[in-house]
Amino acid sequence: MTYGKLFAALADPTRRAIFERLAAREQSVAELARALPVSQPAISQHLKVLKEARLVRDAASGARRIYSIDPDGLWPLRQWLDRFWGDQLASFKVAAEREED
Amino acid sequence: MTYGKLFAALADPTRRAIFERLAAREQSVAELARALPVSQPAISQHLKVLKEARLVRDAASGARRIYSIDPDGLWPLRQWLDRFWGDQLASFKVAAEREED
DNA sequence: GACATTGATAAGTCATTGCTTACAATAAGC
DNA sequence: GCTTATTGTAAGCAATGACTTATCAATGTC
Repeated sequence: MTYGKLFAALADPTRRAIFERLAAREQSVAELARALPVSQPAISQHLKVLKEARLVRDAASGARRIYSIDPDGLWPLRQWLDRFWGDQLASFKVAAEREED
Repeated sequence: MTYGKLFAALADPTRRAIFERLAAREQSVAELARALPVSQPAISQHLKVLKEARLVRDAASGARRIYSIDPDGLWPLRQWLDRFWGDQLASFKVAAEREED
């Protein structure tokens, strides 16, 4: 479920572009909208998805809203990845975490 | 593009379940279909997506088709992840390396 | 050869998604 | 105060996605 939102958030190319821009430096919605070939509402909707996946954060700054990447956002992804990184060693890890879906 | 297929493949919970089962041990389509609460065609369709994302492989074995994890399948995911691991997340890496001493 | 098992594909359905334009609310600058 | 800039949300739409049942080709078994 959490993994689902995480992977789904990163599946969209526009959303990955947003994330990568924010990784370079934090910026406002309008700034992202100017840089990417979609409308401002599309950016807001993408940011909402990224925020629900805990990949980005936002902070008010006057009329603007500054978005930045959540430092801990990629940690679950790395955890998931590490479960399969040890080849055959991953077998028991998989069995151990089969509870959650 | 490639990343899109990769993330999209892992976004679906049924597909992750298939991948995790194959990580534990290779098995046939029918075996997956018996274990998971979806029909056999659904399994085949999911396997097609996973295969196009280079996450699984298949080999003929008589009338059956044995699917297994592609050993290199998760490498692009790790590459993508590592692009953002050195920035704001450097503290984790430092902590992990210090722990290995 | 007859029959069952396996697995891919076709066709259809229903929900979700990514986008648009339109609009409302808030803050800034004159 | 009035206008301009910024942002979120609503509504609508075309495309995609995840499933189903039906079907067919290929293999295994008696």
